[in-house]
Amino acid sequence: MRQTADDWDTALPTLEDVAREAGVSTATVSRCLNTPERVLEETRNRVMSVVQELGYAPNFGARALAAKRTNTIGAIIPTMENAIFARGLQAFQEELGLHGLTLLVASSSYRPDIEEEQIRTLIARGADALLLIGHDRTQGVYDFLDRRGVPYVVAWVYDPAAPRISIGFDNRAAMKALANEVLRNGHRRIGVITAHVAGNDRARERLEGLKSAIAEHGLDPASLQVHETSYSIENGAVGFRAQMAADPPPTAVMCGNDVLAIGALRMAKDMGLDVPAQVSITGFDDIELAQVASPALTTVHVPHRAMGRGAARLLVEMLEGRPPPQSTHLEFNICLRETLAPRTAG
Amino acid sequence: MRQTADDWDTALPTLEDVAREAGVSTATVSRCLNTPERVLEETRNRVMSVVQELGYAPNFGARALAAKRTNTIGAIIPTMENAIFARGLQAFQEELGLHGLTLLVASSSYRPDIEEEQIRTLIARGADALLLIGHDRTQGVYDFLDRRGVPYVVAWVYDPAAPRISIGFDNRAAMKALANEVLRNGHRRIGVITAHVAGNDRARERLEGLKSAIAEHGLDPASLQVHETSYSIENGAVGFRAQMAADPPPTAVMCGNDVLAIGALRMAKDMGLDVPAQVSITGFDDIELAQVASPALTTVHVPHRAMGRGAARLLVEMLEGRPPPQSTHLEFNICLRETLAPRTAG
DNA sequence: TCGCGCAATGCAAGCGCTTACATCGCAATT
DNA sequence: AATTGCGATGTAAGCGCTTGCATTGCGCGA
Repeated sequence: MRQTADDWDTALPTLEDVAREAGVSTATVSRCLNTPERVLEETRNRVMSVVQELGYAPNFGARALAAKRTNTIGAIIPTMENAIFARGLQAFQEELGLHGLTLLVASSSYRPDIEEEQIRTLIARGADALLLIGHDRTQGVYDFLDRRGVPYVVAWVYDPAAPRISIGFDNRAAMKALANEVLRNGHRRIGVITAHVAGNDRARERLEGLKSAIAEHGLDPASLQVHETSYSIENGAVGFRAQMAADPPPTAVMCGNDVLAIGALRMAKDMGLDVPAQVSITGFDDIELAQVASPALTTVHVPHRAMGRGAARLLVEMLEGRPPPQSTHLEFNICLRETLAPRTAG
Repeated sequence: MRQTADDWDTALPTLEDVAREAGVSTATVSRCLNTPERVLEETRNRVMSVVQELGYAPNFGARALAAKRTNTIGAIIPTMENAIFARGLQAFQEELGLHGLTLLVASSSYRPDIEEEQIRTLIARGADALLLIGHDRTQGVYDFLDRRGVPYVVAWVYDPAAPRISIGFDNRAAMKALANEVLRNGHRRIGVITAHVAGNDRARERLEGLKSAIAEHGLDPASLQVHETSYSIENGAVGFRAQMAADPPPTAVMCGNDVLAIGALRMAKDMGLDVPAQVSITGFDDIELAQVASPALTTVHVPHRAMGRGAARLLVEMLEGRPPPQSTHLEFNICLRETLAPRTAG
């Protein structure tokens, strides 16, 4: 039995060991650790020094079981490889850290089935709350979360009509604003390279915004050449080539994000096309690549860090049991750089 | 009392609820979930259908407490914002997922004190094992980990002499190889922009490799202009300007990573300097930016994904209690692109 | 036919902590 | 001086699950 052991015993010290050594009850030790202000300073000092001496650290499982919380927050993002999510996640984690919370991460590769599985996994791993990207998912997932009373916020989108707390910007308005710039530059044949819109409301909203801008300029949205693919530089390049194969080719190609746009840019260069003199290209997100690319990419700047930080704050509020916070609306920003120019001949 | 409840009761179902409903003991339900092959198929089917029906999901804390493991792996990386770590982490997480493990993440912002705190935090959050970047940390940290019997692997470095299991490449040899290319191009006045080397063995090794190449070419390593800063595009730009302010200025500037190099490249452009005609620039890592930059960056390619995946595999082996695996050595690759050219006048 | 071994299942003891409630002692109040 | 109130601390009941060991029942060999 452990009780008889002298310091020989290799097992990790428990609360009880500390209590015995300090001559107090386990309750007092627990209080020293969790609500120090409720313990006499003298007692606390004695206990803490024993904690030090023994190298005691609380057992996670036991704590989670007894306290019914893990102080762990889950996040399911499409991928960490896109700088926008990495950056948002970094800010999210930093803010969580400020509140004593730790981040549990999973990525879905933009696949709804994997995402659902990951959501269940993170909950099974004890996440107290969740960060989700976008609204698109089955009702079953939301029911599951609600049933279990798990708080969550939806980020990267803002839709006041949605019955969920969210933080983000208006993807539709952003793309519409960018499209208006393109149209103002005289472009009428516009190609689009977008992510698959199924299960991706951000992509869908952007496309909608584009169509609506076009419609308002008296053009037929159906005339839009839409190339649907998945996010990668390579796919951006392939998509661009496909777009330019049309006859006549578009005079501007708008991409669903910067990664695709960078691929398009590279392909344009490979094809010997002058950007923006012969063809304009736009992106979305404003990742570092966008500024560094040459010519620098015209795109829309999205407040990734602010979204991550804000999402963390919302979650913290919800966990503290305060009245449910409001969804937060953030601003985007059109970045006119060098890849958009007035239509010339074509 | 829960017992009397009909489905009205809002509390989550427990193992006991399932057991009662299925007419078996809790032990059997537990076995159905954890070691299904030890339960008669008929029984198992009955139990599983009750599990479905009730929407039962095991309580994480209880499970962790009883089983003494959480199936959660912690990773502490300098930052998620650098694509190299994001990519490695993504691969790491994917591989973990294959083995039913979940990822717990923290970032240290390259600060040893924060890193140590994060290590303790992740352990307190129940991480079964840890992924660490680089060897540099206090003995106290390693003692702590060993005391608690937590397996860990050190990644991003490979040093067969180190008394720890690691997976990575030889930073020193890589930088040395790149420096040899620079020297072969006739450069003799070389500037260096590096990350702070304190607490960062990767940076230190790279610098050492560079010095050793220089020494082998009969030059004095002390003559090297070293600019130490922290990783960011902006700092790369500032560092480059500082380097070029020397009289005479270097004919080649070697950067500790691609992020710094991109900054240097931008500054060169701003200063009206032609790269590589007037000054050569090199990076390290081979992130996407490197290929997309213009001119494309000469750098060394590091197998980030392979490191992440490999690290996960090592950890899995260790967790399964097999004999401690060997450290793994991966290859780097010099990528000669467009920013390195023979020294001209200067 | 009887006993044995083994597979399937049940029993129940924790795992280490938190926390509601009980207890104690002391200072302030009457 | 007796009573009350309150802050500090102790007592002990779980939290929901895993798992070593006990029990049961069945097929098989002798």
